Amino acid sequence: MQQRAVKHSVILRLAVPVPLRRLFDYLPPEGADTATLAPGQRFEVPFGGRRLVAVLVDIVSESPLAQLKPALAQIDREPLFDQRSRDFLHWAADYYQAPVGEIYAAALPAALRKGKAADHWAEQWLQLTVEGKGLPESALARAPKQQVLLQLLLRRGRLSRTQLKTLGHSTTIIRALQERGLVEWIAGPTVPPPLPPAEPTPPPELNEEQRQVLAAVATNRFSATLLEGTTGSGKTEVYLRLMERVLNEGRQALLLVPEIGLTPQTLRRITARFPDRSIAALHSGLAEGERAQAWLAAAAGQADIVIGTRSAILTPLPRLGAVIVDEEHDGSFKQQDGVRYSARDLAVVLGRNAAVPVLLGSATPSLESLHNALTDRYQHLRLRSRAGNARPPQIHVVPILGQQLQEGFAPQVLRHIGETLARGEQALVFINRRGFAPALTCDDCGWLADCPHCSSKLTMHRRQRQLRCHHCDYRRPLLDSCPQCHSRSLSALGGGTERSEDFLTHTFRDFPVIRVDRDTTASKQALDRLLAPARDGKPCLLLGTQMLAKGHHLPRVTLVVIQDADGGLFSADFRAAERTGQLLEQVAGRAGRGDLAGRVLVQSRYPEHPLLQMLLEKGYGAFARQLLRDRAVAQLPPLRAMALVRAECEEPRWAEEFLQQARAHMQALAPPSPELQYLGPVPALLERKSGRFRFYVQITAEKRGQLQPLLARLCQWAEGYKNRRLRWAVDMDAQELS
DNA sequence: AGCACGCCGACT
DNA sequence: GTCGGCGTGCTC
Repeated sequence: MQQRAVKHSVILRLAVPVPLRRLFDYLPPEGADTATLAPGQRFEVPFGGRRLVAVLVDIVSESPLAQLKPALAQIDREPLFDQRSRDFLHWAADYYQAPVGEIYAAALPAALRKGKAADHWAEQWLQLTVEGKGLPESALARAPKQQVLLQLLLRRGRLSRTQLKTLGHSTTIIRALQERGLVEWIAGPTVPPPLPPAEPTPPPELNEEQRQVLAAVATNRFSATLLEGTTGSGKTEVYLRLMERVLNEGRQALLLVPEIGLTPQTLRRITARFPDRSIAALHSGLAEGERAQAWLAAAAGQADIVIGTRSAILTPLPRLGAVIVDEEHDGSFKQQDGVRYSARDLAVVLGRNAAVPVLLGSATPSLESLHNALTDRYQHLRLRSRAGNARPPQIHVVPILGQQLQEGFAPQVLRHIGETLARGEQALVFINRRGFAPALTCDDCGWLADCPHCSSKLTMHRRQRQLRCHHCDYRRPLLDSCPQCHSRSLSALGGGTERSEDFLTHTFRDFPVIRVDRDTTASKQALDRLLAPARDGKPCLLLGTQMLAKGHHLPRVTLVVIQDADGGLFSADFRAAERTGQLLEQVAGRAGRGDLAGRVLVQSRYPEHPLLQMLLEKGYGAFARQLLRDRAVAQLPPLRAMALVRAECEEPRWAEEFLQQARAHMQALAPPSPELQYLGPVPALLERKSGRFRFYVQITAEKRGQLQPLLARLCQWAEGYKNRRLRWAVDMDAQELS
């Protein structure tokens, strides 16, 4: 069909949230004042029979289309995304082969994505005038109510109208202070209400290593730094000092944390350190409105500190001064569906664009970051000494092959737990499997309970009397007889946290057993509450999954037991060993953080396995370097760039056929060579999930620049692919082969 | 993705 | 007679 380009004075080029890799042109809304138009504003647009919220990307005067529809409404007066943020998001869309509209949608909090007005959250703030700030806390002794408010403002900086209302300060009192010229109202987006009041904490003394690290990170230019610091070596203090410097320069600090890392404890520590700064926390636990408030405060440059999980990297930060990624190796920084970006990798890109330092911290760096550090792309700094008198824990392997185990525990391990508790200390047992048992079988006919939608076994949850699939939402009541042969003799195979909890509670009946996993810990607050007795220092036995591995300061834990270290040693996923090593090291780091010596017992069927030996004897650093050598030999990331083209479908042949064609298509553009290699289609590690069969083609390249044009062409082709029941996706720098 | 439009089977 | 199944075309 022939189309003539049309000329208009003003055409809006918009990023519409649809999975199409192009922009859409519209005329300005009826009666709009074109002088107020600016990229970064949201518009409501008619789009194929529905109304969508799109972001203005460009204003042009010509469109390739003959007929344009006018947008329905301009939502924002002021742009939500500044130029740098837009450039960054477009770069990300390009790199991850994602539709621009979907990147903008991922960057926006739900309320704004749906088109809610931004000024909906504008709020009035009460703050002290210069004169007010000069008063001592003892001033206004004759007006006690005014004095209380004055003291509060002296301590907290400013308070919103909502906060003042909650705290019960009447408008009369406020007006009285206002008439004295001590306080004033300012307008601004709302920062979430403060956490339970925190006592300001004075910064601790830095040690020599910490000083060196801080001296090596300049705040006036881009640098990427891997900060490798063992548990308890004071990484957080380095983060806080870097943030302090940035704040003193009048800029914003962005701190990215793993999904389960944003605990009230973490937030409290930061508010206690910066009591007069506005802090915006962005995480999934917030209500829609709260999240929009925090986001707007960040995007307007009003929040000084922004702490968030993965998606916080997409938030515009007009005064950005530094990006810190804590636990940079954590898998939750990579989005696993939709736009499959890595917040850690994007942090480095953002830092470069904004000319600010990026600090990646971990006790167990990812091989990606370690490789960048070893090849001088990143600065490599270390913190070796543990704070205080704490000494590194002693690690022992307990061979369990041929041992008489009790519910998965070797007798000597149980003895050690008993002795630890008897001494009045705490023990931590790590089991990387939740539920009662990972499988249920019939003793007579061998039937196994498996998921009707996935290629996996159902996990038995005895407390809830349920069988559950851990890959989809399938649940069914627990059976008491075999559906195949009706035998009543069913056995739970293997063990998870629930089973161990029963056993350990029974065995150590004089001590509390605290189980921490997704089933006992519905919220972050619940976790905090659950761990409260442990923080009190009373002898107890902690038991749980990886939720226990991260960040909680538990100084009375002197014994850590890792029930099964073998999981990742023989996996088909080439990253499994890396993840196991990180997990073991993190868990082991829980032992002996106070002045008590720690001991770690690692149960294994293969105590001689070279990787396990390397990890336990030489530590994570040597282990990771060995893995890097293995990856070089196997031509795998991070020594090569890798992308997956994924496809899933209820009909497995269709997914395979799509991928075969995809591979042929790419090979026609760029034939296989030592620089560019293809593999597949192969089934994903979890071949069927939620009723769909999953396959992928893997492409590895010597340089990532070789992948980009190839994948761009592939997406063009795939967008025209006719099979509607098939889902496909490009996963650049894929982290999971599952 | 999601919503129209279109063409074939069992229901008030 | 129509309500509704899902194949396919398109979205400025």
